[in-house]
Amino acid sequence: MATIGMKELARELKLSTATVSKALRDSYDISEETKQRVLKLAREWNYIPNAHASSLRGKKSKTIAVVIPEVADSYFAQAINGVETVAQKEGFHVLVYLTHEQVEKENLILKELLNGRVDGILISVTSQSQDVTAVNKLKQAGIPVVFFDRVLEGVGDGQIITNDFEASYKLTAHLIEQDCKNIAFLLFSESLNISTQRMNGYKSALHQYALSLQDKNLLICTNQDEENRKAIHQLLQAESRPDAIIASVEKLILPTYLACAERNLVIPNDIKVAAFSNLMHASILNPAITTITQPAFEMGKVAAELLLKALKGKPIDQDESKIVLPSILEIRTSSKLFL
Amino acid sequence: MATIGMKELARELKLSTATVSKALRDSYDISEETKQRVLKLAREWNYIPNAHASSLRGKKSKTIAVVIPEVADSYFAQAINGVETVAQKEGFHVLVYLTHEQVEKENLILKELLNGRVDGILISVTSQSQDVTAVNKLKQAGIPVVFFDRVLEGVGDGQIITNDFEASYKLTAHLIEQDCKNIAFLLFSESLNISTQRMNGYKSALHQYALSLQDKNLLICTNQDEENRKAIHQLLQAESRPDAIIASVEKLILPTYLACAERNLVIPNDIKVAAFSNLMHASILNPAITTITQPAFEMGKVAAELLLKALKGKPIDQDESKIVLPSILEIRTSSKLFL
DNA sequence: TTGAAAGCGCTAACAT
DNA sequence: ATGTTAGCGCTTTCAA
Repeated sequence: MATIGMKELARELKLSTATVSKALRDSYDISEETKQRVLKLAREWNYIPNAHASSLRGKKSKTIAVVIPEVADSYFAQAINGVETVAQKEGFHVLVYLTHEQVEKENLILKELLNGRVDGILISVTSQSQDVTAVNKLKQAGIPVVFFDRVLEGVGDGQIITNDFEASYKLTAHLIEQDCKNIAFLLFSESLNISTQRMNGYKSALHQYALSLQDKNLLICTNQDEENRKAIHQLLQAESRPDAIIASVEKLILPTYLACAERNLVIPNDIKVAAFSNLMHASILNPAITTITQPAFEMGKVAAELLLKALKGKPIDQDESKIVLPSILEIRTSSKLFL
Repeated sequence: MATIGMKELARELKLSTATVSKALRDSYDISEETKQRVLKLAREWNYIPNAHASSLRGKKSKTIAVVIPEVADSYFAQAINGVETVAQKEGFHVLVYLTHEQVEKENLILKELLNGRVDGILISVTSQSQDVTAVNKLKQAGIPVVFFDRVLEGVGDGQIITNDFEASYKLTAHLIEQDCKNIAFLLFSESLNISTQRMNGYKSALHQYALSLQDKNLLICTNQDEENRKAIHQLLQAESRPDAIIASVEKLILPTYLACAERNLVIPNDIKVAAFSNLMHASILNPAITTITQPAFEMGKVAAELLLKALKGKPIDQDESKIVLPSILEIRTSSKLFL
């Protein structure tokens, strides 16, 4: 089954492939009549240009990569949706790479992407990423990189983030106003930008309300749900157990709720809980959980738009290269004064 | 900034590009010494082969496409994870395309994929898909297609599904045994394979237990959450309102819970609820929801493995081309006799 | 307005 | 064991 190529079209129409090529790309110096003839046959024969040939020739692949830790998280699922929506509209293809939260994998992936497979990259780094050289090499190779949510500072062509510090401050303040005096903060990694921003917002609120920061209330979690549950369980047994928990990542909601249940602590009566999360089912959890919700879809969309703008060679202004979208504090039962 | 290509390596080593190419692919007829020299320099210079050139030349892109309705659903998020894991291990790249539940988009995407951009395709069709011609064209073009979860019958090179009929039967029987006599069934589309399978399991159980099937208890939902909530609300007002609801898709859990709350119906006392869902947070919903859980990650993994096998030219046996993985019925509070 | 020819970077058949 | 050459399918000068 012979695939239809320009050669076949050209032969049938008694034209050269050059003319066919130009006609298809609507070049100025082809007669209207010829254009029509070419277009007609191409449609009839269902001609589809070979992607690799054009990419090789034109040094453009019409493809972008999205590099993320996982998809099994509402945030990234929604963000991909945003990215894909924009990409599809603009005729771009989307390659998805998962780092599974491992820096080494991330580096391998970024290295391979130097080969021209993609025109640009959207990335949300692993919780361990700090090394900036891979991104710089991409820049040198002329491949723009836009960060979203989990960013690396000082590199790349742009970053789309949320007001993590502020949101975290607001959330912490809210809990304090519900009479919490001993708030625990669960985080993923100390090196991750969003983690520290969120932690700083928390610390800042404590300080503002003249509450002391206790080291034991900062719990650094891992990628293992089971371990986390145990660690939280542990945290809840301490003499002066916390009267509130902030989970700075969606992943930590489940172990938190489970640990509370194990300890027979009723949320929010015995302990209040809140989380950074895009969980669609936040309102029907037991109890409905107070969240900081990020505009995930929008972030994906904006990130893709910025990247595509860069790919079109348009200059990225200073004030465009760092876009901060607001998260929303949604207060629900889990942080209410009483059930 | 000149990219390093084989030409550069060859020049430096005073070899031909052919030799370099062979050395890099570890060909038999290159001396060990030369191989080492080439590999060494390639590493030093960070040589990365141009993906499009090899693809064009070799008619192989080392890329597969995953075509799905959405990612914002636990099932697909987990399935992608499975696919990506296998692909990464085998050095394949993964293009993700979202159909947004629109057949036209699906067809456009499949049509474009005829152009050699990918070697093979994994797909879960939209709720409206029935036309089989696009898939057949791909087959003609030598591009294998493997379906997962939402399949089209009679085409493609394989399908990975779950025992939907059986699972649904079991779930319905379970509800009947909890004394439910008036069970509503919410579905997405009547044409979708999984929908009908699940509906048939439900019908079959009713029949088995000598319960009559009532038309008003079959509610066909749309893609609009708001509309669905209203429709369910409506359903719950009927004279003889159902004493149980089966949501045959995860998406319908939220509107169901919300509608019950609006009607002041306590689950499971006033009405029982169960759903097909991979929700990680099923156990902490209010109340914890009884689910049929599909092995989503595994399905993605197996689907990718089957596709890659086909890509390696290995024959797909008859009994391999249709793989049925078992779903799990997880009984939780939402379907308990009493709270 | 159209066509001839070169070449994107790599690979494989066929010399040498 | 290494090199020469042709060509994957398309685009783009440049010439006709």
